[in-house]
Amino acid sequence: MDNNETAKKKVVHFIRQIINKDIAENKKNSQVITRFPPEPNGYLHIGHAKSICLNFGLAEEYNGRCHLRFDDTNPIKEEQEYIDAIIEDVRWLGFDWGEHLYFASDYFEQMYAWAVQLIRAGKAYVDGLTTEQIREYRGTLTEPGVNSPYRNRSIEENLDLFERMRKGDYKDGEMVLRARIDMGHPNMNMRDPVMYRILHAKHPRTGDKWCIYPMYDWAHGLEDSIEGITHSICTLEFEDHRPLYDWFLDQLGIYHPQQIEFARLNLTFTIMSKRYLLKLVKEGIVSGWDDPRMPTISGLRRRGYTPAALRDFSERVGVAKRDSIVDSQLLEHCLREDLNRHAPRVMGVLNPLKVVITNYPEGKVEEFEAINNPEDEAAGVRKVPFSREIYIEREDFMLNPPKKFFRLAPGREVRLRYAYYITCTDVLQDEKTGDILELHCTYDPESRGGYTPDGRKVRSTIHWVSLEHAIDAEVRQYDYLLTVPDPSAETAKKEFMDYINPNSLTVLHHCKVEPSLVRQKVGFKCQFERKGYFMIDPDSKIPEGTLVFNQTVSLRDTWAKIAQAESGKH
RNA sequence: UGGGGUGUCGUCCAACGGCAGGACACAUGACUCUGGAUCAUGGUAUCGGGGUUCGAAUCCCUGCACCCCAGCCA
Repeated sequence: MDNNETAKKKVVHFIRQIINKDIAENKKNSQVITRFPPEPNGYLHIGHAKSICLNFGLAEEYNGRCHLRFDDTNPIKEEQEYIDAIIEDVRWLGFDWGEHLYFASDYFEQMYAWAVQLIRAGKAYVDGLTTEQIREYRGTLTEPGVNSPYRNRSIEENLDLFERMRKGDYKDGEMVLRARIDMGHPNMNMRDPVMYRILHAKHPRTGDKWCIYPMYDWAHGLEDSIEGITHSICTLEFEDHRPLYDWFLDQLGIYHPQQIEFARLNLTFTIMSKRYLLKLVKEGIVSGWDDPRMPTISGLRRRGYTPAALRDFSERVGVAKRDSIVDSQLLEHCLREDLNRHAPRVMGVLNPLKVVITNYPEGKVEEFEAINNPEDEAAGVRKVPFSREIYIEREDFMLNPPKKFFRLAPGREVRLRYAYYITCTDVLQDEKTGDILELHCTYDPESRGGYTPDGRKVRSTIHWVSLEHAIDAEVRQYDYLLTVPDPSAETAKKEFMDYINPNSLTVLHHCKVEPSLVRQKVGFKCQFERKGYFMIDPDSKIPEGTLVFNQTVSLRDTWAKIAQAESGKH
């Protein structure tokens, strides 16, 4: 963490308040031990990043520790690929769990013993009802449930049945172990919840050792207890599971961590549900979990996001209990702030328009010194070659410029960044279409380096790349995944798939970038001056093939706003 | 019409009986060899109705709205 980040005032949100109070009262040994407990059934997204930053951040802040624990209790959905990806993502975000890497599956034996303890205490029983029957017996939100006919089996019978469940005497779904609580409880979770189900499935870590697997409600508190977690932070939907979390721990009489719930992160113009993200991947709407449009950590990483930006964002969105949807522009702001300080500047032309500087000597090449990062003097300078033919951005020229357009136009003079002033003298157009093919300009030799002796001003400075020195590149530009900020707020009864933005990806070929970029590797982040921040994508074929850039985020564009406002007027 | 939660600028988060504040967004201006960055300025909010109090976003009563829960998912 750099100084800038730690210097920011941190809000004492309700979880910090709980911790402060605990410490003041010397509860929990005044310790802070948290955990991030992902289920390895998919890739992590930015919502998880918030949780990671919260849990690891709190531990860091209070000189405690945070465990990375895989909640691998459902072998049907979980895979080693996900375990590996999650480890990579958490590490990339900049967190370290030391030796505290755990797996729920490592506790299966202990959990089994505790289940036996509950059976012995008459607090759990083996039920032979079918899934459908269990659902029917559970009652509804407004009606109490009905006791299972198997609820009053003897302890001995339950012990025997449970052991046989483990041994594999039954098929999937034939038996379950249930807690014996209260079928009439107003909280559905307390109506004799299932503790173990039979799953003859190969587990990524335990293989075929087990055929019974613990349910979340049974397992999670035990995992927390075993690890001595002090503050078990989870999302709001687990709020009404807390009585059950507490019940199991109390019945067992073991160490009792405190579960605390906060609101999950939502972002405008995107989706956070693992189910939907999986759908996008499966249906090929995106190229994979790490598609730069995805809100997954791997997607953001490939897009060019930095861990520092994500950590800053996580702090800034705050921690509270009310449902909310954070403006994606806050995320972008955090990103730009970080990249502005750290990304070296280069010149790259996305939509090239050829310019011939008619009074510049043919064959002559000059090199101009360019500043690598005006925000960071230590970044130094580099040389950029200049010659008679260059490319400029098509957008930087208009045949009939509106009032507030300051860039190049017929007869108008602008500055070429770090080079010369040029004036447009001729426009070559396609006779049929009117398309602008090429510009002829003259330069003022007196303006070398970007200033003139007479001190005259130009309204605009534009970027450029020397034609003969330019490197060809592909640029991928991204837009939001969705066409609406919040699908759940839409009144039309549509599916989220109806709000998928068909234009979320634009691929630009034959972009022209300055030659210094040829030395860079995959993952290199830079700013194309006046355009935005870009990162070299792994799809690049370096050094011999195509260089592929992802547009991480555009620069703030005042002109675009003006132009939009103007066009809106007419 | 059971249970659990939540209502503060457009958005997110503060204020914990004492001047409703910050960030993002938006708008205007200054500056600028990036229409970037930076700086300055501005507008906009306590779900409704009662009550307690010198004083209420905060406490009480009442109503309303929204979210979550009926997986052998987590």
